[in-house]
Amino acid sequence: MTSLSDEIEEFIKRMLEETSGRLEIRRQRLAARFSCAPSQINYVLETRFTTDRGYAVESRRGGSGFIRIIKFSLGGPGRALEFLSDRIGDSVAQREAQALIERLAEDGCLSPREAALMRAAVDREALLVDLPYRDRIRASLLKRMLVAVLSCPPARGEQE
Amino acid sequence: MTSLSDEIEEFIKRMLEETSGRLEIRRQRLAARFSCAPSQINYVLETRFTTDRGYAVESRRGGSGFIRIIKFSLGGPGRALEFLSDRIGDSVAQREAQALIERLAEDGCLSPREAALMRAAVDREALLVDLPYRDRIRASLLKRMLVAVLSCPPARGEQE
DNA sequence: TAGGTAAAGGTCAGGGATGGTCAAACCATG
DNA sequence: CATGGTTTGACCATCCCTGACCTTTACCTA
Repeated sequence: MTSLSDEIEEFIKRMLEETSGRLEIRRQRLAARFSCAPSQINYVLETRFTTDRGYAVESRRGGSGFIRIIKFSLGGPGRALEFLSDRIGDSVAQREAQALIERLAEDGCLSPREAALMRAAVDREALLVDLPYRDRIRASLLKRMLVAVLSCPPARGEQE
Repeated sequence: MTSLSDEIEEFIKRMLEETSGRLEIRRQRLAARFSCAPSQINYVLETRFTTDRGYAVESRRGGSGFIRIIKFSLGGPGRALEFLSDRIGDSVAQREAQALIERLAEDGCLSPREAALMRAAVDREALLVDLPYRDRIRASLLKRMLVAVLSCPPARGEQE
């Protein structure tokens, strides 16, 4: 069930944790380690280490080239709210919504239960209506839920 | 008479018991095992593994795709969930929803943040559509959020 | 300094492998 | 024989992975 891309993603994330969010790799070396085409690495980076998910990827070609991966933190609930309200427009696809929720959870702005709750709410099955209205309702819900939860003090012993 | 769908249902449920409520399958493999069309599997999932019955189904397409089936324990805090999913019909007014959330919060089944989150979600302003659809969406949201949150273990130092 | 070369990484289209959807056919039951 | 749950097949959407070809950079050599 777990694809090569998933494995590479996990590998990179583990490395990132050990290096406190900043990492430089050689594309070819990594590809060799997983016995795959070098472009596979790009695929993984493009699909899993996107800006939405809080990563920045830079690179340099040529001799002594590299790929640098940086994980950004949202910097606490206050900033998160500010950041997110800019990003969410009048319409949001399920994928985007889930990426945002995932990121907030990883950053400790949401408890696992809060994240589960929000994931359930933005699921297309829950919204019952067709596009394009569904995406509008999702955007509305997401914004309101975020404001509600992020401006409410976390329970003791939770997020920080 | 037991239909093929019934057999597949039984099979999946047995598997779920052996794997403590979480299971990943290949649609094609399962279809092959029962010598039926792959879409038969979807039919079984749609008709028998619904949210109302306490199941969640996720999936991924493409290479190394899968279908994941999760069984929620309906015997959460005070067996509230079992009671509630019966009690919430296809349509719920904002007033009822809020009363329900309030009640759960007072009973300690929901943290203040979780309650705030849910209140925001069932607010008529958030749902954007007119009656009677609004009340339907609210019912759907409410049930799904409750299943999600109540079958997720509470954080330490929270609810009890 | 100019030019060449080797050594990175980037792009993109395409093929294969899954699962999803939907309408029509099928069939058991009252 | 009407109804509603089953079952199927045709067609669609998504995801993974690769290989051929392109661009950029460092460094060496004349």
